[in-house]
Amino acid sequence: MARSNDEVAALLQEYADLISITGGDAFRARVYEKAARAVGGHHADVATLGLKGLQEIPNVGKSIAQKVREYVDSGTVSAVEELRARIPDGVRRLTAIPTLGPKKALAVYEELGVSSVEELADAIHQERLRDLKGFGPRTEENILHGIELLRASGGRVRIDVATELAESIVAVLSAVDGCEKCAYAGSLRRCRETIGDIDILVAAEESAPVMRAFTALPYVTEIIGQGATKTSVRTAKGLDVDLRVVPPDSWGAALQYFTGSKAHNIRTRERAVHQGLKLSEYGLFDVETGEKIVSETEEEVYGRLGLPWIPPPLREDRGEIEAGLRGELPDLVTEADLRGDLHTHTDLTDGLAPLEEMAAAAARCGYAYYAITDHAPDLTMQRMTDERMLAQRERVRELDGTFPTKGRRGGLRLLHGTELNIGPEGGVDWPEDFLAGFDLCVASVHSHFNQSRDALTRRLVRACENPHVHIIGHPTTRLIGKRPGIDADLDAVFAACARTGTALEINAHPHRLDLRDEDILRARRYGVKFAVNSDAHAVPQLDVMRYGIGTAQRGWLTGDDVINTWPERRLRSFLRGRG
DNA sequence: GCCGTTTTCGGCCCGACTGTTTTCAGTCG
Repeated sequence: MARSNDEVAALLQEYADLISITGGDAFRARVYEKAARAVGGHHADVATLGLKGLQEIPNVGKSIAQKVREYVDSGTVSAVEELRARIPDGVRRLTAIPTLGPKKALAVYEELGVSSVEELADAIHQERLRDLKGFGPRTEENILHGIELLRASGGRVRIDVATELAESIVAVLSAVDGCEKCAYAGSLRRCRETIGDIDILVAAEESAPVMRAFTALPYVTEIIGQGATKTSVRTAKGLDVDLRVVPPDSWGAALQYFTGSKAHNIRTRERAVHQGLKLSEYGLFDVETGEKIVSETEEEVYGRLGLPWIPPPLREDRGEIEAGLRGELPDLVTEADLRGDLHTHTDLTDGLAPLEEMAAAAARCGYAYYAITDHAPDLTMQRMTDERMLAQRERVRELDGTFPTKGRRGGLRLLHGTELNIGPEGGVDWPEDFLAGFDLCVASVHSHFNQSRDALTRRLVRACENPHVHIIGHPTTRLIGKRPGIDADLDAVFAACARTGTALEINAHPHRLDLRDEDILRARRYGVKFAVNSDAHAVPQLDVMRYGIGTAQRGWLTGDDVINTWPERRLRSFLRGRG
């Protein structure tokens, strides 16, 4: 079962879609969209809130609060049911097809009775769309193409795939004559866990040379659209890339605009309007005189709106505007703050590299300390034994302090740890006396994902209560795009972590990014500490930390919240406090 | 339907591009 907030958010979003499709008031639809987002991101469970509490959620007024109560009490909302009766769900799903929005979806349904993606493809092949007003041959082509894309990809790719592509494009375009600045913006700059398309921004007096270099990139398979300031292409990686070229003196406003999010931009533009200003990608203008006020840097744009510069990972309209106005934006944790990695493997279990190579690579990262946490015996395929673990410990002690590192004068400090397996009942691999010998224990769920919500919750809470467990590894065990997170009551787990002083991992591997940003935001309210870890099984995987840090930033975390930014003395004291 | 430094009504972000259109609606971000 999902959180009630997620269910209600989905319902409100569906209602907004249905309003749009039925030609209802667009502003009304927008309010439901905004309310859906606000409910989804709200820290308290809406099922426990009364009308008054619900109305404290932004963009939730009396009417929406009543609908939420109606849903919580009865499981349905009559207003939503009425629209559902008029518009089959398949029609709503048509709007997931790129280039096909609510208006066209309604047209094909009303005129042709089309109510699914399959029927729409058939109708096009039977040339039944030809007679519809506003539908021409190009429209048919675009819809068919959109259906293919929808079927092929589901839309989004992992952040590491997008980052690699974006960085290579930025490198090429930066070298073009006349390109003064080039950067990626969009959800990638905001460090979202998956990326729908890449936005590249260039500052140049003349756009043509940059556009030519862009469309000539070897992995461009198709040009979707091309204009003077904007070109969109499809790439061999299944990812669309938009390039926007703006005059150099518009750089700041353009970067702000193309970084988004859409919700954040709406808020900043509203602020501009209230001050008699107009904000667009070309700058911040005085409405009366049309005079441009600022646009060269993001700092100027935010500053003129009465705001401090807001770090991109915060730009989701999750309270960053209000916090900025109060001067209370968090001093976000950065990759440079990291002093160590607390969850890594070697070839003693399922890693690829020996201890010596992993530690040497960690020293090159400039870390002050580094924990080796190979799997424990309950993951039987890893063939761990007490003897092998103790032999590894001996070697770790020998190597301790022998790798020179920027992060510490005396050389890299090695911690000997393990990644325990949290069993179906919440127990772990070894008894207390053996666990006491480790410097650090991460405990993670690796199996029995489909237990009941109660059982999964008890299991994680019991792991937190084990005095030798310091960190819960990849707490939901989700794999992005492959496996949903386990259905535990995370709020109960967060409370247990706060109570027992157990840290939650932010697993930085781009397949996992677990905890995810929204869970971090909730956990943070309980006063929980976090560890951003690579879970590296090979040397190159030590570099995934950037994605974990991006996720931590999206969760508004500071260095103080993240135990592996702490000096070694403070970290060891935290670890001992548990033992 | 929500909201308020324009405060209980009248607004609600802004612009680019496409395709089907002879001046604009739809979609997207």
